[in-house]
Amino acid sequence: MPPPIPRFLKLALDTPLDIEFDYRWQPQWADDSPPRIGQLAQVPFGRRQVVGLIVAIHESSDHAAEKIRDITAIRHQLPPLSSHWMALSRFAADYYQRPLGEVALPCLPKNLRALKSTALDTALKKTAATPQTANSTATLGPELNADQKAAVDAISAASDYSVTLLFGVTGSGKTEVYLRSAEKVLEREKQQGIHAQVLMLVPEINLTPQLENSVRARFPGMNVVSLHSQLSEGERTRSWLSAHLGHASIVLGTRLSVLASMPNLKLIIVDEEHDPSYKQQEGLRYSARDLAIWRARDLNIPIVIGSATPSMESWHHAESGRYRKLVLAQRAATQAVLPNISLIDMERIKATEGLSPPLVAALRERLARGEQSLLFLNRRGYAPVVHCDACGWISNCQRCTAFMVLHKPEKRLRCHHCSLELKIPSSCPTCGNVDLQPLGRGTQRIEEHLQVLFPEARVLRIDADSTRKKGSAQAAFATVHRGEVDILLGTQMVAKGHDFQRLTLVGVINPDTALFSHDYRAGERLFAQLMQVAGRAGRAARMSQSEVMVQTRYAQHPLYRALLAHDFPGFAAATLEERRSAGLPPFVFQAMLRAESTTLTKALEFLQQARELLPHPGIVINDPVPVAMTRVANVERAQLLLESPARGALQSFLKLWVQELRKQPARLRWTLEVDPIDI
DNA sequence: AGCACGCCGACT
DNA sequence: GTCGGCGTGCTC
Repeated sequence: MPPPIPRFLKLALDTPLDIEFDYRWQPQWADDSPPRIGQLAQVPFGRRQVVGLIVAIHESSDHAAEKIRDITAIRHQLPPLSSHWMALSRFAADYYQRPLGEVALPCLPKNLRALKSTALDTALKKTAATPQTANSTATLGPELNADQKAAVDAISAASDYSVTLLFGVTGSGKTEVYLRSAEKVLEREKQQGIHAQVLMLVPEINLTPQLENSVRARFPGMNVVSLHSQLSEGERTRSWLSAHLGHASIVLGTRLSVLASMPNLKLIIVDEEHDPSYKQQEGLRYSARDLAIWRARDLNIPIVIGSATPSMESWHHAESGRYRKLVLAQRAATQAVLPNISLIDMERIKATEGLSPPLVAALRERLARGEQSLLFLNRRGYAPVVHCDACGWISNCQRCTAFMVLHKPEKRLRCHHCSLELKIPSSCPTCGNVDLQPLGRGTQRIEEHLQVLFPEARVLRIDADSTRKKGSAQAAFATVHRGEVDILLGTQMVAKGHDFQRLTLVGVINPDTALFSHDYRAGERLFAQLMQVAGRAGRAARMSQSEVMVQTRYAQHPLYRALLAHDFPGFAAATLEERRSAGLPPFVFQAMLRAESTTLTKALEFLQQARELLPHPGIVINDPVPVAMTRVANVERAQLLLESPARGALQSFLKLWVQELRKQPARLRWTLEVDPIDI
């Protein structure tokens, strides 16, 4: 008998080191199964044991033999991750300039990475006990209109790669197109004897249970699982395994589910593709939409991205023919019509406590008719600043470049950027003046005024403050749905997802600040938000014509003109033209290096040195600048913007640059973001 | 990132 | 005399 040949395995481990580690494997017994790429293995690492991912298997190693340690165990009970999944995590790691191990391992449920595999084994047993359901047909959904039918046919016609941008106003029945397309694809694959899988991404956690229920109702008996950050570890493990083992037919989830392992994935759907929550804003700063498109291309399967207000990137690709654009022009409920949008010119009309007479009159009409109204103000608290008229003192946060916000019911000043909280001072801290003034208006102040204006009305405020307790947001929305609320008032929390059947008036209180933001995407976001909140009105067929009233001092602004006409294409064309002439995305590619330090000087100096580290032909590296909100929780922040017309050139430079930056002594915290969305 | 080792101040 | 501060250094 020849001695057994030891094998050398390369493992990706969850460390910030951009290295793959070599380990030795030899069978202990003759019947030991050999390791395979994509399996998880437990290994000694320094003083501890960790679980890593096998990324390569070799007969030899370049590393000194005496330094190489033996594998502790291989998780044979778990089928290996597919080469597609490995390629996906490799791509994400390369593109976003992070080590593979930091991408591939943290996205697996903790139970898979645990040293004890008992939880994994239990979950595997449970998952195996509820396998896929073989033949379940969908229940009949609502009848489709012509646009919807055409969209479903186009999406499900071919099984190879294509990107479809489904452009349809709120209420045009995009969800029904997704469900019908999923059904058709699953059915078609079943004819081939394949138990196919569909991945459906949605932006927000609080929408997932609602959507999950309606999907389950449409596909009874079918294995539908959801994946989002609110799941318990046990639930997450079971859902993930169900997807990984190919049992789940439909995986419904937030951005993190774009990294789910799905061996029989045949269709990807990204709902509200423009939504900023698809962009992870810490750790691996990925765009779930972009990774979803990469995945579809790698698997050669179709992907549908849908929105009433697509991102400029997607719209640009649709206009240039790279993506196919399908339009849903009608609202799905046949009698439901688009709400009538009007502007209230606040330059001419005087408001009392933030509410203009026409808006107040419209509220009064709704109250008289027993219909609901929604007021949208994206500013929580009572007043954003407190001010002393006598000496000019203003409620600055001591730790941030921000004001402390007055929260009247709680009798506190709060900084919305750090955890700092103070009692409301009874007099001015500098001059002793007892008459401190709240400046500006937040939701609490509007709520107070509404109660004075309409003492008989049932007013409900929904914002991050009123829904702090777990489940309270759900409960609040339920009271609205039961018709126990006359006027609903809230921040962006109320703009998404909910169909309020009795709602016929939407009032937008102060949207103008976004028009003058330093962030060039603020206009795009405002348009999307206004369309979304406008879409809350008139969802029900039986109601009268519903109205959206927008209070603005800039009634002639092109953004509002486009909004009045429900003209997203016009808005997008103008925005893209501006972007093109200003040299902004999607016409250039960007990356942002950010530095944090105790002093701004140190952060700026670090960035200046980083800028001069390497030659960078074809790439513009701008001057280091403080970020808009320079100080947060006593940390000073600065940033350095890189731009290039060529994505490939930027990518190659970033790779070398990050390698150099990692070699520098770690004097401060820095992060690199590729395709940043907050400038 | 962990988790060590390694030299200087306040405590049983 | 020890406990413990967080500064550098390593992890196949």
